[in-house]
Amino acid sequence: MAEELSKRYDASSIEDKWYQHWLDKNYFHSEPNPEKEPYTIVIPPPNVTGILTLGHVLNNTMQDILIRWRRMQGREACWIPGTDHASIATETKVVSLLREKGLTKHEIGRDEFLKHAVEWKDKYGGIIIEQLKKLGASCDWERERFTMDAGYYKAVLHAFVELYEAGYIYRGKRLVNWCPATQSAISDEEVIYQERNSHLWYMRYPIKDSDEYLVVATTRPETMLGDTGVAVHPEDKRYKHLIGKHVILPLVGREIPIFADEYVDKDFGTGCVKVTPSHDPNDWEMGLRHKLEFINIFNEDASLNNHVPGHFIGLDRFEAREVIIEQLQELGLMEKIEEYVHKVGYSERGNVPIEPYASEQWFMNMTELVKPALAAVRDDKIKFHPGHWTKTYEHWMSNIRDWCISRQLWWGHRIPAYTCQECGEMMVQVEAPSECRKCHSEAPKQDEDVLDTWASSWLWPLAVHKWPEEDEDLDYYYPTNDLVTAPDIIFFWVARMIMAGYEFKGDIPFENVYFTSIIRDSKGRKMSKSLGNSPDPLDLIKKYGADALRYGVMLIAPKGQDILFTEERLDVARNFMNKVWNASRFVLMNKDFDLTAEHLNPDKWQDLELADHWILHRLNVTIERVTKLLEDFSFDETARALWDFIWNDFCDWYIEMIKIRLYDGTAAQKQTAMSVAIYVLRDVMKMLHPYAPFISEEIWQQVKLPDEPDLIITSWPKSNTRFHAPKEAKQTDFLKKVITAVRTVRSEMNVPPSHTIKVVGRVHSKVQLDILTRTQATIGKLIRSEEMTFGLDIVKPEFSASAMVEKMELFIPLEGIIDLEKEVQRLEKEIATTKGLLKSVEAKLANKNFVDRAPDEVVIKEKDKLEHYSESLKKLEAHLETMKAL
RNA sequence: GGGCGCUUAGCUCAGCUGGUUUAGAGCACCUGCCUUACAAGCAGGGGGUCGGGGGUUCGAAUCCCUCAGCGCCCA
Repeated sequence: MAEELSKRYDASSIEDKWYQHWLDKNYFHSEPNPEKEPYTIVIPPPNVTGILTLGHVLNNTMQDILIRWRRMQGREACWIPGTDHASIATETKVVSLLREKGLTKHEIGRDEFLKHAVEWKDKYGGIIIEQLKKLGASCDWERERFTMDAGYYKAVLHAFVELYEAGYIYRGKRLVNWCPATQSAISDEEVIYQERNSHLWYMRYPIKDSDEYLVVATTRPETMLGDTGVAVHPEDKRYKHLIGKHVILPLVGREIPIFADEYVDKDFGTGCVKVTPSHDPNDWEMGLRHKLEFINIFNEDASLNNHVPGHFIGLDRFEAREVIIEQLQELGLMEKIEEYVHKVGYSERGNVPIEPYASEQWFMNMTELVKPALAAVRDDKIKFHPGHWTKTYEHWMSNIRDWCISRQLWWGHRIPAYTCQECGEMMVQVEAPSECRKCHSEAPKQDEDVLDTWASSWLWPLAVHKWPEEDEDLDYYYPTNDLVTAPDIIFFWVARMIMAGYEFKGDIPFENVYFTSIIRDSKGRKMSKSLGNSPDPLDLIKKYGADALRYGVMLIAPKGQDILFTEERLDVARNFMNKVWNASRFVLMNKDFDLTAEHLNPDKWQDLELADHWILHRLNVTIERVTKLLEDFSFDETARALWDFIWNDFCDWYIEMIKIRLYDGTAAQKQTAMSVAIYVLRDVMKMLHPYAPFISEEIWQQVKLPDEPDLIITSWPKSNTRFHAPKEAKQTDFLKKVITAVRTVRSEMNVPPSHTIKVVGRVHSKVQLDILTRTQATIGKLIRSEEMTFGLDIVKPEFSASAMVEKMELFIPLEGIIDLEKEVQRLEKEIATTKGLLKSVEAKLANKNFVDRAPDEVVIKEKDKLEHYSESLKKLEAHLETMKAL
């Protein structure tokens, strides 16, 4: 069987096999189990028609790591997957498909449109779910949810009704962020401010009954058609005399008042501000304060409506801008035009500048909802990782404004508000009323709008169960434990889920929130389709394997910082998987017995050697460290800890150190070494499993006992006190230093690898002598020496290179091949280094303040160093003398 | 304008509560090896004084202040 393993690890040959096996065994599925403590994660639901991105890879690998790890720890682990309906994104897509067929949504009507949308969703929906499976995600697929499933839909309406009845949801005419492309209102959070090179136009408004004019500066000349006032600061001496007078609005001829308002910034532009109450949030406020006229000049697509002079009607807002500039110039009313850089709000989805637009919308008053949610994070009931996100959260929550939750779209949860066509009575209720409760006329009409998608996904941790119904699952799994999500949706989603959790269930929705890195390209740019800098994770899986992709992304994801991703950065992960594979292959190739519980019982191990004690000690340390790091959400450090142990400790040292026993040892020696190696390898596979589930399961099957379960449900390893061996660990460190020192000499003296050498060592203590004597065979193998002599009173052989390790002097007789010149140089370099070290220690100890004030142990340490370096220096200088004498 | 974060080897990053030697790892680089697990490998090596300045301290990459640069978020 062992011979069947290939030299190179081929991920593609095993990944699908194991995923299917786990599915067949139903390992991912969870049911409430009072015997076990639940551990729950809800997936941040991706857009139902979306495809997997590297961001999803990052995010979902972390969730899978947590889930697999907790499952192995014996928790009832449940990872609930699903997708959201992405109202505006999906609707935009469907509208453009219809356009290709020459149709508009209004032509075909709401019902027909929804059919198309469902068709689209059915066609592309679920692709991302299949992709997650390729990644190895161990979600409970039986619990998959969609935000427009019947039950979920009802939950959303229920929440709406509850908040309406509590007085938090109201309908009103407000200035909202209007997206002319999708022709819908959007929330403040969906407005993206982008810097733009533009101009500041200085326009002259003639003062009534005067030859004078005043000058207003604006970034949006086209809105002047809706101006109903001009404001100045009340303290501005330049304009005080004009307050109460009127100007004649150019091109329109409207007479509008000049008034004073504190809002005006005296130092901006001319200090005079044109006021367009219907098309600017600040002007809206001023309009209310000063009872100005509100004139809406735009249609819903941001073309000019019939509230403007005839020749402007129908022009697009940007066409109108050009025309107005031109006409003002012709009339001599354009004072000047300055270059100006400012930020323009764009609609996230429509990707056009938003238009502040007065319209009738539904809003949610957040004042009360915020309170418990803010306190929960402040009081650490919910912990953010990394912690600095807490400040961002608090700042936003403390300055929160009412949330515009209605969208002029059809794909989504239709607002459950019904207005009687007869008497105007409005009913807000989950089930459609059959008659007006007041006048009993038939079929009140339902509101046309749907809800913001986030007003459905904020219920996610609750509504994935049967909420608002009493539900066993909800009782068991809620509150959930950890949430892993990208930081850019902290406001959209995380904050609102916390509010919903308290409002509807009176409790936190989760205990921990881990905010991931954002993945960028090597130049630091965000991944985007238009830049083409976003690799397809499925291609990466094909090329590197899912394990390498998972592990690699974890390895390069620094806590709290963005990732600069290039494909080459996955090479190291693939190499690591190959290393794991080959280490396992080595062990399996040398295993010449059928594994039994006996072999894995430390009580039965005979004649453990130093290396065995050392690797078991290191295993202990690694188990504790990895467990601790996972508890801290330190995904990258965990990956590194696994790397260090597997590659450095286990492969580079332990395997090399046991080869002598495997190849030349007695049957008993061989069995001990193999038993320890397999023991360690098994725990390694357990620890590796959350990161690299496929390869670890594959190898586990070769090293598990026949009656043991699959790796995915086996127990997480625990450190074992009987393996605690700091003394042996230290001795092994000494041994490793000796070996490295000799290898360095070999290399620097150009001794060919095939050439065996003699080694003579003048030890510094009997302990050293004992260690070296006991491990002589191992050392010999690792440094290619067949003749070693160690003793307290060794005489340095002539023509030998030398090295020092912990006050021990190593001599390597190289008569005939030694390069005396080179050896002298080597020694001089080492002497220089040692002198440097000595000097800094001497300086410290010469400082009276240091000796007096530093803790005793620190001073003692420095004194030890002093002694150590002086002695080394003396010996090195002696060696140098003998070399020079030759 | 406010907030948050970053600046350590050519590159990407560790270095948590200040005290293991003259700061670590991977990649890249140099030298030598196809040594019966692995050339996606093995052994060895060179390379940074921790963005600038100031301070606290016996002692700072590590704490404080300040300046500069970069990035993100909010207005």
